[in-house]
Amino acid sequence: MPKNGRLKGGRPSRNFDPRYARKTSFRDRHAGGRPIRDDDRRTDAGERRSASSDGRADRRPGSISPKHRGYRPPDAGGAAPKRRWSDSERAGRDEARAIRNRAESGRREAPHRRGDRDERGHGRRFEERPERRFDERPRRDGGFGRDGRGRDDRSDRSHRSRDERGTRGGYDRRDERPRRDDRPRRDDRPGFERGHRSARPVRHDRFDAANRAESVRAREEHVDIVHERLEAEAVRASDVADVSFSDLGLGSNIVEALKNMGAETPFPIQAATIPSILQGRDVLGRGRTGSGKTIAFGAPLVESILQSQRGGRREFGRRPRALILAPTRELALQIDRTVQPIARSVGLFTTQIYGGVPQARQVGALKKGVDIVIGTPGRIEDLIEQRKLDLSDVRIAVLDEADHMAELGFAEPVQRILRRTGTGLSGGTTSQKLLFSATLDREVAAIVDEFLVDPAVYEVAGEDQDSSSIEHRVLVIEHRDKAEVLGSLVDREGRTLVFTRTRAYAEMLTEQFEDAGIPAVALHGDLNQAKRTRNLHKLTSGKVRVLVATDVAARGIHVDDIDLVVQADAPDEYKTYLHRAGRTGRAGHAGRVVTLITRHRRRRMEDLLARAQIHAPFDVAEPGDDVIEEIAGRMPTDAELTA
DNA sequence: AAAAAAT
Repeated sequence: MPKNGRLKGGRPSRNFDPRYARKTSFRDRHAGGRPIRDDDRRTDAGERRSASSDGRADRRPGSISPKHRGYRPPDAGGAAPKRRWSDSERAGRDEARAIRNRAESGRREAPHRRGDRDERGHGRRFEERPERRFDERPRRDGGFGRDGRGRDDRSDRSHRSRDERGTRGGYDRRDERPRRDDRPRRDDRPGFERGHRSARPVRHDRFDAANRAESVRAREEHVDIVHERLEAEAVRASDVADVSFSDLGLGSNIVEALKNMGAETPFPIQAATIPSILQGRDVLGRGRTGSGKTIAFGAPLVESILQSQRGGRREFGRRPRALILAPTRELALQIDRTVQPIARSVGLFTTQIYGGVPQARQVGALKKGVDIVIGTPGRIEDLIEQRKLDLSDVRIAVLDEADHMAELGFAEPVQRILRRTGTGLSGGTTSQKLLFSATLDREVAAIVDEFLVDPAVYEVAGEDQDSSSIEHRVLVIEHRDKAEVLGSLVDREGRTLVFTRTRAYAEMLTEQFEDAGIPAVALHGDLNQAKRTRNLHKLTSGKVRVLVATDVAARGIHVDDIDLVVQADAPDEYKTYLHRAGRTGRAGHAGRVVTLITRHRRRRMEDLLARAQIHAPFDVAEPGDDVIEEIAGRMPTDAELTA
């Protein structure tokens, strides 16, 4: 049954393939797979329980859905439904918080009760993840690598389970690995692996087939993969030292607009991509975080759209001719802030199309006619479906953070959207595609193979991590010290961005900091869009100096002068590390990244850093240690003293 | 686990 009545009764929808209905259902996305319950609605609607507590953190494991063991109906025990907190409850809350914080962070890391596992004697640790099976992966030979290497690219140095690493000593090159097919399959392997699996939440037997397949894939998403590198033409900064934006082919209005934005001369990635984009080529661009990628595609996109309409009039209700897709609403907004002034300088209009806000304004803008649409996939598909957005005239489509947009869950909507672009262009041509990311690699292969024609691939020479202005540190702490260490890390003058793995923990840490007298705000997908915007603005405007965010803020978001990034939870993927770290050290400023881990995660962290090609000292620390003072900037580091 | 559309 379609989740959306509109689909059932309404117009035909090629856009919504029923096979994906489950994955894209409202329920799955907004209630973690559970049916909506009364208390969900309350927290969604209200946010009334104080700014810092909007209730999501109170969910307990076990109350997943009626199908699951341990499910507690909302009115279990005849208790009255949740209501507003009384004063006495609120008073008790503060006291309870400290305790709960600690307990909760303990639960988080071992949500399935480590004791269970130990009793079974499997000795498997929760840090180990099942690995991808070869035969489950799409095989993609050939592709677009210039050297024509057609090997299976997706497993290069993938994170492997401990038993294998133990025997081989660290990850190694793909070439040294035995063929996967020669080894026993996961299900046939002895107890180790199976023990691990059975120690996972007990629900397997109750899942229907679709759910099970999805959970397998979801776990595989946790595997950190180094994809094969894209062969790219490297541009040297020295090669483009005295090239100007007009030399690259941009018109004077646009050059002027760029100048007003502070972009006097092109950065290397811009010098590389702009001419090719103006030539109409498909382009892949890789440039370090903060290296000016938005202008690298935004400026030539505007120029190109302008040229394509030369002589023509801008009619009312014209269809958009360019589309820029981003993975988060904040990023879409930010791209618009860069592209809009460029577009306006030549009389073109942009509009943002993203979810979480009323459609009316967006639809109104589309009706009047816009030239460039900037947005996120969900709402764009929604409006296409409603016939309020027509992409058939789009002649340039951009994927920002393209590797992320090519990940599971994003790729399908993105592909459906791209298929809608440029279908109305004359001469049988299709839309030009531009893919950009700081970590662009062959993860985008599926998109490239379907949509790009002989793409030009660019990167900037010498952009390794050693040349970066970011200092990386790892603190090895005891789990019980985590809250305290975090508290003292963020109690500082500069702007600090704290990353957590989950929304609930982001919310909890925000509360913890607030309770400790450190003004802090949260940014994550459980907040409504107004609040997300407001909280981010509180950081950019300087109202607060601490932002606690999930990976919604990991990519693309630019905030000036974040000088410390704290990873309260270590990332699972090296790319995530790079993007999170890239929120600091922007435009050559100094920045510092500190990652908190516990002892047993040390090895895994070393592996991840190696994949990211980052060197970082590990320090064992406990509350009060000088190293924490140094990282927070309250005390000079050795390096700073000798400098 | 997070993100991305609203019923």
